[in-house]
Amino acid sequence: MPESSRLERDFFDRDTVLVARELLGSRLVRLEGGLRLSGTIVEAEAYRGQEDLGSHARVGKTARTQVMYGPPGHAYVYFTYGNHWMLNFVTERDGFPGAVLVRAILPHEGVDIIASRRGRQPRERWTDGPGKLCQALAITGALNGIDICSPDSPLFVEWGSSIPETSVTRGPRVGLYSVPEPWKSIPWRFLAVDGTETPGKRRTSGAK
DNA sequence: AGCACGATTAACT
DNA sequence: GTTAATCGTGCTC
Repeated sequence: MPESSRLERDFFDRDTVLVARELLGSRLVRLEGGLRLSGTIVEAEAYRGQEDLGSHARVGKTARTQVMYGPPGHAYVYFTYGNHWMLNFVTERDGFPGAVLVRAILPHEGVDIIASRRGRQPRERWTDGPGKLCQALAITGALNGIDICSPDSPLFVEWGSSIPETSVTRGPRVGLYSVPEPWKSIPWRFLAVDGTETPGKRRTSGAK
């Protein structure tokens, strides 16, 4: 067994919704200039199959979506709204388009560097959104398609504490305004609620 | 070539 | 709660 408990390809080579749920509590690690930046994943969403009209894969295999169709355990990083990078992990067998969007982490290692990039905001808002965490960890399109199960990957996931069902909230995915049902409301968003916080934090469209 | 829109964020009323 | 910013992608002409 390796010293660190990195998630292997088998972890990602499963049903996308299950992977999204089980990623909660694991640790996202970004190696940057020999430094470790990391945080615990506390929010994730599943995008599964071409029939999922909320997924980029609804348009089929294109230059943009081809990574989703590739083998599991790779990073799918895309640019949106003219400003923001989004980090996903590719899931399921080669040829089937699946990915989990990492929506929020709790900062753990490299807090000073994260602060230098996000410090204009209060700490609790450093990495509580998919674009924010990419800015904090310097995740850009340069990492699109990389194999996060490769030993020399600058981005990977380590196993963390498992989150009990009683601490997990499920709900509709965020930001799918003009997506038809049932995809708009299907509960493929998973959120780990911190027991020290009051459950029920809200966002525009979700059950946060 | 042009258009509408987006798996968002930060700032503002 | 509302809205501007900002540009890649996919689609239509």
